Amino acid sequence: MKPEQITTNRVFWISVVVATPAHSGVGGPLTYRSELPLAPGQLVRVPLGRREVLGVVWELLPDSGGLAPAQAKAVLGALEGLAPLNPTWRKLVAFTAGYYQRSLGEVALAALPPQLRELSTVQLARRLKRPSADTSTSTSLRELVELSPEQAAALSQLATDPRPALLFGSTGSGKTEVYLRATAQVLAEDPEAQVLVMVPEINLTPQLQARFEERFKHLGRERVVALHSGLTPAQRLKSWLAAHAGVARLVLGTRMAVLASMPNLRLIVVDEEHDPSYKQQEGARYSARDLAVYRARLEGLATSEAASPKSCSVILGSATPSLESWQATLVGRYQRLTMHERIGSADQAAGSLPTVRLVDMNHQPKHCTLAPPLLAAIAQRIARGEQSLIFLNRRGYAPVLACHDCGWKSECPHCSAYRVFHKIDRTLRCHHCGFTERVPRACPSCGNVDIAPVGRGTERLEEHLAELLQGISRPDGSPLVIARIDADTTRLKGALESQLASVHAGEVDVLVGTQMIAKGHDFRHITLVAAVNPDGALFSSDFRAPERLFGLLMQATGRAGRNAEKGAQSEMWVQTFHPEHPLFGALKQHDYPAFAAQELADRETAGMSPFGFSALVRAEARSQDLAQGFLNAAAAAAQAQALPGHDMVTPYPAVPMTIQRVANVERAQMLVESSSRVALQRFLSAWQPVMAATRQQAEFKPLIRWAMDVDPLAI
DNA sequence: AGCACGCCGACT
DNA sequence: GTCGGCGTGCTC
Repeated sequence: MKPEQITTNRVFWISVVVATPAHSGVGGPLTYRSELPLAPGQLVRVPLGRREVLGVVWELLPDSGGLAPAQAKAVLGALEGLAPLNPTWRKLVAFTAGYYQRSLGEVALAALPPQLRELSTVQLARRLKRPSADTSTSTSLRELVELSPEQAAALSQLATDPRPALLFGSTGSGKTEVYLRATAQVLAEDPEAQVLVMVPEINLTPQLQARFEERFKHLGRERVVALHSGLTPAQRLKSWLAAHAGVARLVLGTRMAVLASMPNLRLIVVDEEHDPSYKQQEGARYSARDLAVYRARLEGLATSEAASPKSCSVILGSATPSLESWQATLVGRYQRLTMHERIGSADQAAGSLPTVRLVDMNHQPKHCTLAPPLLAAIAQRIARGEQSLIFLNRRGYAPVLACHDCGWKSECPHCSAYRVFHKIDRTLRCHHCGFTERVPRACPSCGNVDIAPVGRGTERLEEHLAELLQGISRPDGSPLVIARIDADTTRLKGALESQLASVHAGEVDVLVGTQMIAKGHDFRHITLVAAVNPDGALFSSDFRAPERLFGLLMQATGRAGRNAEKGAQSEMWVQTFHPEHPLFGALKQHDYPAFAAQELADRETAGMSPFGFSALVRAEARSQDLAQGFLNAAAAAAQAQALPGHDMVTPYPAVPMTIQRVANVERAQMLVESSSRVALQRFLSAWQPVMAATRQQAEFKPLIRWAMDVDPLAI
């Protein structure tokens, strides 16, 4: 019997969200017809143009709305066996789409595992049927280490104060143990409860996952899942399904996990909450940290109507919090839980932080990369059999290759940027569009064979160090080993792990690298950390650069001397032309609050976050004039129409982006500021259709795309 | 975003 | 003569 023979004539109207971007003209939900009653939150396959796509049922409609009934197409089918996404999830998606100015469908579909889009109903049914959760509960709870007084205090505070918590504690102060205990508490109280733990980088998930798995293995292996972009599509689907079904009690993930479906979410932990990678940098540019705070509130509200009211807590952890979170604790919006101590050793020396040494580069030989005193200190460590770690935030050999005769420079033909000289494979690589060429033998412009690298990247620093340290040997007389870790040496899967392992094993004396080695890795034998050239961040146009530098340097000091006996002699060296800068003063004292106070005062004067709010509108076109012209025209239209909130919002003229051209596309941006988050929000929402209308004007037809970035990381 | 339609340059 | 470049328009 064919399905249509058993269906009634009854027709249901529903709105469905599909993955169409906000700038496409069909940003909102689309109206479909269904023969079967469907529930909001259900996943459905629907026809869209000539394609068949996955959508989420958003609302049940009384009729076809404004749409002529004949224009509505019929839903092709629902993904059976999958519980509808709950109202809280849908509210979270709606908020995210509204706040970050994207379409509902873009946010909703991006939050689902990609494989769900390809799976047929039959395949899905098979996945769902698969035997889940070995419920083997090994009851052997391991003896737990005793908590420090600060940890105990933090936990009891967490249990009583419902506000979002900022767990402020340096590397080694035992934040992770607090996360673990808080998680255990929540899971023990409610047999259904789920916990979400987020970390900034995929690199950091395996370590944390191991620790959480070990602690919660009594729940059964399937109860702890990971959710990040490093998983295979099948693993990601599996984890997502486990979270959605409530089988997974603990989800560990990167920023994408904040939008995972977790019907019984009771605690969210955001580790290293200041980390910029919580801000998504393409598609819907949301801040996973901010959404975590919002989601926790939403989860609490959603269940307060239920018989037994439940709440969801949120813990943000950092040694150098974002100024936004810090300010929130100052005004009492968040509670602050402080942990000063370095734990893990009874030894007094272990508690002391490394000495910070500033090298005034004004008093060093001209153009030297490494100041002689620093070099001597490194040599001394090698002789003592200790390790050193040298930071330089620039990979490659030299940032630019130049001809001294005619002034030719290694510009990228497709971007307004220089291509970086990579000596190892003798290539010029554009770090923006990836365009790569062999290094020319002679200057392509004048034929001069004398073309030379200018400036220094990690690759060249490594080479330079090898020359400078020639003749220095280890205590046992064996030759020293210099290693480098950056995006180029860790491209292969597993490369980072094996390189880190050799550092841990003591095979390496000097480690050169970019900031990727500052994060999360605990190097016990390193007693010297040096930042070679951090000055760029002091006077950057990027207003968050000082904050990031301070965080990076603090984190780096945390790398040094976690070994008990060496702690007292550990040193952090900073080479700078501005040793009097207050940032370094605070760093010397390891005093984040002092740094924050001074930085917040600056921000307040300038009306910047967290005292003011901003958004960037970006446009891309074949010509810079067109991109800027579009933005300026759209701003003029907004002003002319007196959009809601316009009187409290300041749009600035469009300017080229810092990297003006990437892969032959010209990019422009416009800054929009307001002292009121609400006014900015209302203005942007109203502006969206005005932008779409501006785009329809004949002169702006060739525009490629435009998009908004709310609460941008950098301007 | 996809995807198709449509109109102009160098190739089997 | 076609293959294919991407400009333009549409998706309930």
